[in-house]
Amino acid sequence: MDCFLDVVLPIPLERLFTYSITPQEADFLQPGMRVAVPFGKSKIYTALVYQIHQNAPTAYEAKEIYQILDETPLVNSVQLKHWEWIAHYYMCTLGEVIRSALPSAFLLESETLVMPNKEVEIDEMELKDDEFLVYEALQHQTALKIGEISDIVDKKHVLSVVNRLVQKGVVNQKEELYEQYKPKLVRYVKLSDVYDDEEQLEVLLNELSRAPKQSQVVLSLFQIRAKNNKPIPIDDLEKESGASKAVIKVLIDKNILEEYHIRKDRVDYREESSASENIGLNKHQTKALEDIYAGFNQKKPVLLHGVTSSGKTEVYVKLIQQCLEEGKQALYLLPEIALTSQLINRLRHYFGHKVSVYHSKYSIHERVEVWNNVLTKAEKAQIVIGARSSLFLPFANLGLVVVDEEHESSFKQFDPAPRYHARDAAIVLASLHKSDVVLGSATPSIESMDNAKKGKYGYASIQHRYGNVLMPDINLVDIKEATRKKRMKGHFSEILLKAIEEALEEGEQVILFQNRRGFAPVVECTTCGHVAQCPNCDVSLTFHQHRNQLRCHYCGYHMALQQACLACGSATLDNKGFGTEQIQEELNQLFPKISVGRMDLDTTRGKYAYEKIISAFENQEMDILVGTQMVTKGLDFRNVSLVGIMNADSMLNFPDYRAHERSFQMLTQVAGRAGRTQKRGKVLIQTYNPYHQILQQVTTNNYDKMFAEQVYEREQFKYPPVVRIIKVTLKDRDFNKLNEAAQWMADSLRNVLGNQILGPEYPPVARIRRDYLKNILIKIPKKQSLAQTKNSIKRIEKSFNAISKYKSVRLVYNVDHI
DNA sequence: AGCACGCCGACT
DNA sequence: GTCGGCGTGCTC
Repeated sequence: MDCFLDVVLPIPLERLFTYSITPQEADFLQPGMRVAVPFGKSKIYTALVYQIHQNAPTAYEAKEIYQILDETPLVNSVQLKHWEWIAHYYMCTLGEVIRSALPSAFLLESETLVMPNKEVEIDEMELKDDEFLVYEALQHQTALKIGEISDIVDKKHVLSVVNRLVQKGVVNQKEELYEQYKPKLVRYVKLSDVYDDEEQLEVLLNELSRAPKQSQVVLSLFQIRAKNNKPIPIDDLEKESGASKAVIKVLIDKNILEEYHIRKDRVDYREESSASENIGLNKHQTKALEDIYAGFNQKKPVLLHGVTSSGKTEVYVKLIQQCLEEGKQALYLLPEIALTSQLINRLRHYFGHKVSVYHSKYSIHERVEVWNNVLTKAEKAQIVIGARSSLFLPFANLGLVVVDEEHESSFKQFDPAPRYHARDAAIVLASLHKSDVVLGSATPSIESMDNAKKGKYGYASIQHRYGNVLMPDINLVDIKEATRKKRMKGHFSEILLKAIEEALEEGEQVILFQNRRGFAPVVECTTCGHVAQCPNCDVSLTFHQHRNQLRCHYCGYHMALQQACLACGSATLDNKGFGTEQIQEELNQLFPKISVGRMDLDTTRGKYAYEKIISAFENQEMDILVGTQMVTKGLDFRNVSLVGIMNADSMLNFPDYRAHERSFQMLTQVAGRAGRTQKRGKVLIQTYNPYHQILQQVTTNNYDKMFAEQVYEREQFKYPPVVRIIKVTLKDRDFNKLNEAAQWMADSLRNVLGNQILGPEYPPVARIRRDYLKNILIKIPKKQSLAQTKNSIKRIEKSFNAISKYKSVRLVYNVDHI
């Protein structure tokens, strides 16, 4: 009987692809396994098995698969269901979901190798320059990758050269599939079995008596072995004996020592947990816990609204303990920036090695290991703490999902597809697993609070800080007045400077918050006003001091800082705007003796850069920390008594319906960093507009008022949570074509959906990577069927694609756009 | 998405 | 005259 296999490829194509397989393969294969399949002219891709059947395709001849890559499924059926929901809800393909769900190490792609053809006599005179370069390189190497050839001939497109070489019979081509994941091996040593025999051992020791260093190594080995009879890593032996690597190598070469390898987990943590320890909750926390369970009993997600440092983490720990006791897995989701070692260590304190961490700063190898541990339900993956992508792990029996800092907009993936919201996708995942969900925040999103108020979510709150620490004392500083009276020192008001001085005198630390958005430092010519622009995008280049470069935040284009203006040649360039770098600089001048640290995207690039800054600040190696958003998240510094916000207005004036909600959240969160011990913390917010209602609500810590006002505004202007929003972005290299296409699209949408369509309009940055952009906003009332609306949109897309002149225009959907 | 095929400008 | 630019269509 003929058997066939439908697979999903990790590419943005809606369809499944059908391959032919043998009955034996059909018997072996299961949905969720990976297969390598030929696709297109030459490539081999990794695909995911979707279903096995006997219906031969009629329109084409199915190809055979190339290889089966798994012995057991890598992806379970709940995951597949969840991923299909994501693809459907967020209007992308299942392939795109798979691409971002699976660690890239699982998605092998073939690479073309070019090898010399030894059997043919080559007349070197027949070859052109670039052909000769490749030919020559191949005399010394067995094979070259396409990328390497590209380097050799210094060209991007290398195909024609390779094709000519193939034609002349100089080279052959081959497709090679690479396994990217290699287990990490640790080198161990033991004494050769020969010396189990006492006599032989004595002979050996005698022999070695003339080689004191070698003899010392052997003795050290005995010492270590006597202490505990475990395998001995070479590194340990080296340290213990004080001998060099060379000495040990000699012993191995002489077969006295034997080297062997053990596979080691990269993600490893050994320390006894204190999970049995009964953590005490105060009465507020206990009440919250009861309310959470009440919500769980009604099968609802529960919103936990607890002010900053109210001890939400302990409540989560209680919930996780309960979940583990039922033998289920727990997932703790955090926004990327809040995933600090501070929090991880706290969880490990309670749960020890049962905690795994999963996020993008981890290497592909580490991700594979966490994936496999979750898949095999290993003990060390009982609890996963991670960023949004940990939703995709192969949980088999998930009992609890915690979404901490629920309000964070970075839970929504922006680019590439799938543009999913991790909080919402987590709720769906939990319902598939019939598990509990708790959403936690000190400043819940308007959406979640709205759901709680409407009874869709359960609700629990903690309005007191842990240990009866007082809420910080928040004051506004009017810098409009100060600027007018010329009483500002750079970006600092006298009040803020005085407060900094006082804090430093007391030996306390200070955090200064500078929102980067809208305040990128640009270099302007003071003679002609020219500002360097990105050649690919519609933005000014921003100045980066540490590399002395001008950079584009959108496409990464960069150039060295020019000495003279590119437009008029004048050498009077001035650094405008103010970012964290400039604040740091000013502080260095105002307080020469004080150590000032900086935390922003630039200073936290490396894997541990973030941790380094945090621990340096924790250990009080720095007195002042200047930072962006990052300083607001999940950090707990005991010695910080003052938090300064350099300028609150850039946030408030951001042209977006969420600007006010965001400002409230951000300011409340930063303020929460102040005074986490008995002394009451102080917060100073510099602003040009101290009477702004949001600032008033921040200073009085009045979330309810903020919520009520925002809901009212959104009802007036029809924004979420009153409606759902789908943003359609059109992109094209051709400005006129884009405008025409966008207008066509908007008109068609209006025809079907009436006046819920806004636009087309240019986004704030109207050109990115040489593409012009235009947005159309679709507002869908809550009572209207989302699925039907999406169908209408899809139908319009079909007609759109049928218009040949719009072929090159790309469409991007962003459902629940934030 | 990649990639091949096919048609027009600027240069070895 | 070729090289290589990117518009168009296809992938089981």
